[in-house]
Amino acid sequence: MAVSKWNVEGEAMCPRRLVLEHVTSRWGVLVLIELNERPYRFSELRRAIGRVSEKMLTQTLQTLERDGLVHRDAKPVIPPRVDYSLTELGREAALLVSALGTWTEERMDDVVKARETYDGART
Amino acid sequence: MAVSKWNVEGEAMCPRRLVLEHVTSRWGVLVLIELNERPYRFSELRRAIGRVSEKMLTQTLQTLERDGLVHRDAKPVIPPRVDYSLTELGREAALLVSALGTWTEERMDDVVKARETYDGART
DNA sequence: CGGGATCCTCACAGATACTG
DNA sequence: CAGTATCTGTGAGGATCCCG
Repeated sequence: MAVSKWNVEGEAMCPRRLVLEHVTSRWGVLVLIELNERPYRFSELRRAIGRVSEKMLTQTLQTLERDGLVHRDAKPVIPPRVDYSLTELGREAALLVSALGTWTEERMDDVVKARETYDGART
Repeated sequence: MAVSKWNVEGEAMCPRRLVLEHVTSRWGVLVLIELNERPYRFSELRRAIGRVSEKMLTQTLQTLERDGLVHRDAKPVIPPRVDYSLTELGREAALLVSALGTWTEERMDDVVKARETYDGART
């Protein structure tokens, strides 16, 4: 289980940090941002994010489902069809995470400039 | 370089994702939250966060400094004294990240409940 | 005290193959 | 199509030593 990048089944970790880490995990962030737009099917989501292995996407979705942020709707048809969407809790988190994503886009050039200054200052 | 949990010097990565990943990186999140309260000295910050190795804290701070989010003020005294604070850019990011932290605290019990339901549902 | 340089290790994450 | 299972490397991250 656990998609978390660290200390997955961390014992001596306050659970608060754990949730925060699931939400801010590499793929967790991107999944929340995408699902904030609209529901997605598995492969569709995979393509939308890009460069995610099936395994990691599955793990991420399971972790977020377990935390009650993502709703999984598996239809018993052939071929299988599974839709993922956000729960109310997930929408709240997604809003905050998306805000971060937006901020990043807006401030990218400032960051790039800062980097050039920083790198330049050390010959 | 790079504190990021993933793909650190990612080549084929859009820089937008890179910044997002620095900000949402394991220790990056916690550093921003702490520095959002007030400036800290290195060891002080280390204690405030808890369970961070010196190495990781150093790396994280360097990455954030390079991105122009953190200001480093090294006083040339003995023993050395280095103060860290947020830049304007950093404050903006910290606000968003802190919001996530606050949300996590507030919604923790819902998450915990969701987990119990999820785990219970699979015997 | 702040942090650079090394070494080591484990678990994250990818690739592949198989199933319903 | 949507997963699960297994196998493996690679690098994040911790520990330790050292130096200004």
